[in-house]
Amino acid sequence: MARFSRAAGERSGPPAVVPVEGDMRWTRTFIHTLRQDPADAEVVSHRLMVRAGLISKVAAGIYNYLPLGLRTLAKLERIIREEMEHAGSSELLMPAVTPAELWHESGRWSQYGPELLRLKDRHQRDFCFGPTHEEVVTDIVRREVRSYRQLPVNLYQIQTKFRDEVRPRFGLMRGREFVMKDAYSFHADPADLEVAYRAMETAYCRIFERCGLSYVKVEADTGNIGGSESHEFMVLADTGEDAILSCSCGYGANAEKAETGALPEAPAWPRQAPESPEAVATPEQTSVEDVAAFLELEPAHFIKTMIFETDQEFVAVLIRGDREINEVKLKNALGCTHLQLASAEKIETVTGGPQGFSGPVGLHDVRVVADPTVMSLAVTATGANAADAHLVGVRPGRDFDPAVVADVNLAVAGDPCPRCGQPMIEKRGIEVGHIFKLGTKYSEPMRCTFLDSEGNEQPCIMGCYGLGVGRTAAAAVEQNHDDRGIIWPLPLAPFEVVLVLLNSDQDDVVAAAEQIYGSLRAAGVDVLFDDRLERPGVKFNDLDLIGFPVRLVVGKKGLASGNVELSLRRDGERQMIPLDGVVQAVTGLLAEERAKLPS
RNA sequence: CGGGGUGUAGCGCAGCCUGGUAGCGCACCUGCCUUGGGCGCAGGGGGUCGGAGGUUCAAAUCCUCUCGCCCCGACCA
Repeated sequence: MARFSRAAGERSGPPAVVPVEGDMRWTRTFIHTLRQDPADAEVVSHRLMVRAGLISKVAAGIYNYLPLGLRTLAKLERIIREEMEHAGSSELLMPAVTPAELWHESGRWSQYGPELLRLKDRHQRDFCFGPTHEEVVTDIVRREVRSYRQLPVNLYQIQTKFRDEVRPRFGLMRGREFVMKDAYSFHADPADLEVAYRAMETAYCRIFERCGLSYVKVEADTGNIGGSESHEFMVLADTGEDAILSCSCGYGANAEKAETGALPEAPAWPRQAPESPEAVATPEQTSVEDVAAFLELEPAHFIKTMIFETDQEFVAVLIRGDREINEVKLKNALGCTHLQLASAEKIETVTGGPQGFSGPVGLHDVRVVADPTVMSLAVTATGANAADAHLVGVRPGRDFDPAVVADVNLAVAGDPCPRCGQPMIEKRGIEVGHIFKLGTKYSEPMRCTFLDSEGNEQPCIMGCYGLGVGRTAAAAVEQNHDDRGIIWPLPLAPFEVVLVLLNSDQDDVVAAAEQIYGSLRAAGVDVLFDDRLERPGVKFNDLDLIGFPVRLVVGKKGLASGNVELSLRRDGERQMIPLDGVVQAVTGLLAEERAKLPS
């Protein structure tokens, strides 16, 4: 059965080439496992995917998808395509190499840093290898759409992207070249975008559920776009690069974005605080903890003052002494694209005092940003902008007046949930999907407009929806493995069933295995026939490493009593099946396993 | 971008400090043997030691440059 062959008319481009069912025996395909761990693999998924012969490295962050690995990708892509089509998106394929002009139009040619791989053609014209395709898709739509009657438009592609990451690592989890599903929608009004956004949200949930992955959907940072809504889909794994804060009430957010409920107030001052700011000597006490201990106060009594440098200015950022600053929130509050801590020299220039003794009182020529936790302090202590001195008795609002009051507080595990106030917990996750309400960020500068029912020209309101294909496969491994190897969830396994021939020198055993292989294929079972002339130990170890969900062993011992052995990779429990019941047992087991997941 | 490390057979590594004709394990080839968890024995093939330059009678080894790869840091006043 042509489970993987493409339906007539179904379009797709590389790397979506779907393997066509041929003779699926090990010796006729290309499967090569490694006995030893690759030297450069740090994380489980990278190590196992290389060892199992799913991928191999070509250059830093650039991989071959070998036949087994490609089968997994193809299965995942098939699920993605089904759900995207179901959600009303149409597949197309845009070029990987795109002209600089489009990127100039959106302004991203200059905004994007070295992550954008730039190329020149023989005429010295600028191009780049697309890291994402907002510009290109907006160009497509603006050429055709004139009227609100032509909206909405919803397009997706599955394509190879390139981002020249500073530090590619973790195999497919953070490669430079990677396969991604990206979708874009265009709408006449926000309500219509909302409909598409929710449809995508549902589609993503279904995709990860159908893959058998344990994931969470969390609120995410919207970056410099502002105001819009954004959600990330995280596959839960201890090795995940992102921290997620979540609450039993259902609230969940990327730590970059997470808010908190009301934080516990700072303890009362242990003694009478001075009426007006009073300088006290704090020789060589630079950290809040040290100064607090030195002055016999709590860190929460302090204002921590950090000097940042943005692409346009210096800012002094105030946070309560027991808290940390969330730089992503700060970036959003400032509306800047670059942000970094100022150097010690620059701090001196800006505040007049050395690093470690900064405070908001008497600062001029810099904007002061204060977190609400600072403004709610009645009386505080902070740096005096002079060496070895702090001020006590500082009253926010009286002794200094911040230009901006904004939430720049970094939420941590144990903080109260913004919705219900219960303490939040922290988990780690791998970001596998990210959906966005873009608004008019691209449609406006690129003049992707339509005429509304009153004849007014308006920019399209856009959404974009990304899903890392390779990363999802890696996340599946990260989440499903043991010390022997991968334990593929059934929907993503390169083959659902592996049929193992032992004693390949004995004609009757070979004949029995061949006969079973034939009837399994006739029954449409997704089976690989391990017909190698290897010792059993070698075979079993390879199969455990690759992680085929269902294993069927044909050997002379079982055959002597007319049986073959059936087991699941997950638990390894073996059951003997009479020869004439093999197909039924396998198809029954597969049906049982499939029933556990949505389809 | 900074700091560190590394590059020797397909893979994993030793040799380098103290220059003197390149080694181990796995894999591979041949034969015998063996076949339900990475067998055994015997024989064999395979490397311009990342590249360029230099020092030297002699360089994998010392020096300089270069390229690739890996790790750490992007750290809180």
